[in-house]
Amino acid sequence: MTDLDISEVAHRAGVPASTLRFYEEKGLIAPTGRRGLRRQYDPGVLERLALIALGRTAGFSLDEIARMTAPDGQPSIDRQMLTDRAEELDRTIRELGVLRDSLRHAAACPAPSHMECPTFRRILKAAVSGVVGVPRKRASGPP
Amino acid sequence: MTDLDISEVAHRAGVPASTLRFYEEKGLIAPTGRRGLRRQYDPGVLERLALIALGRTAGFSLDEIARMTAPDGQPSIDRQMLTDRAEELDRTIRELGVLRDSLRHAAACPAPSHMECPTFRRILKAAVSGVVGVPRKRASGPP
DNA sequence: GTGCTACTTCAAGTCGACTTGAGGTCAAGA
DNA sequence: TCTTGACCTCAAGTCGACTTGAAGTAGCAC
Repeated sequence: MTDLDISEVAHRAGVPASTLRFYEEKGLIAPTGRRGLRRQYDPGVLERLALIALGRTAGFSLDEIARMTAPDGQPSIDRQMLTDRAEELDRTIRELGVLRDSLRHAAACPAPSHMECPTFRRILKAAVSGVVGVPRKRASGPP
Repeated sequence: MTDLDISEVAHRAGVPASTLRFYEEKGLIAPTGRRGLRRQYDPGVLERLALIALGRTAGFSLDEIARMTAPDGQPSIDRQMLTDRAEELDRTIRELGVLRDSLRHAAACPAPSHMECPTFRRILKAAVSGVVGVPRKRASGPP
């Protein structure tokens, strides 16, 4: 068998082993067995972890991902849900685009205070009447 | 004076009063005074709240926002930080774009299981070797 | 056979951003 | 004047996604 040790999976997937155990508890992944105490995984788990990461990036919760992917591991995703989420993503993307440009402007803006810059205030005005869903960022800095 | 009652601010900004109190505790906003016990706010607080919302959307934490905006309320944002964040946003935007397209594809894909669709697997493969920062979505559905 | 070390379990802790609950106060309307 | 109800404070709770810590165990090198 070409099963992978948990540490191997952790390394390749770029997540700590504790996360794999956590995902297992949540029913998201499962080891094929144990070597002694140690979990062994089918290499396919990497794909599954990628799917989970993808789902998380798309804004799905772990529970949603668990629900979307059948018990046997085949994604049986509700197509309407996907379409809805794509729409949402599209909105988010547009918002973030405006935001990125705003940040760039703010960084380059010569006004002593951003509040005195008409462009910044305009952006703010647009934001005040538009932003509803606020995406969060995962901590990505050093531990 | 044309100061606004906390309920008025909450209503206009679309946030519960508890959030305003919480933001005050964090040093993000401040009432101009009280009418009896009730907080009164300068209308400018709405702009400030918009700035906070904007910052949150951009992925800044409340603490970062508090640090970025001077005690007197003038944003004195570190320009390098802004540029960095704009870069980050740009990456996120591109990722989300791929993701949106993937979701649309998955929704339309005729394959019985997404895992059997070459396109889906290709996307997954791209995701497995690229995704690092995972943006979170604020719960936006019904309570 | 003996260590070392990386794994194991399980409970509890953390983090950010709020929300909720209990008990209190006060401005305004009947 | 009295009631009402929206505000007040402060502590504690919640939620999602993990992480951490203590105590135990087994595969591998020697």
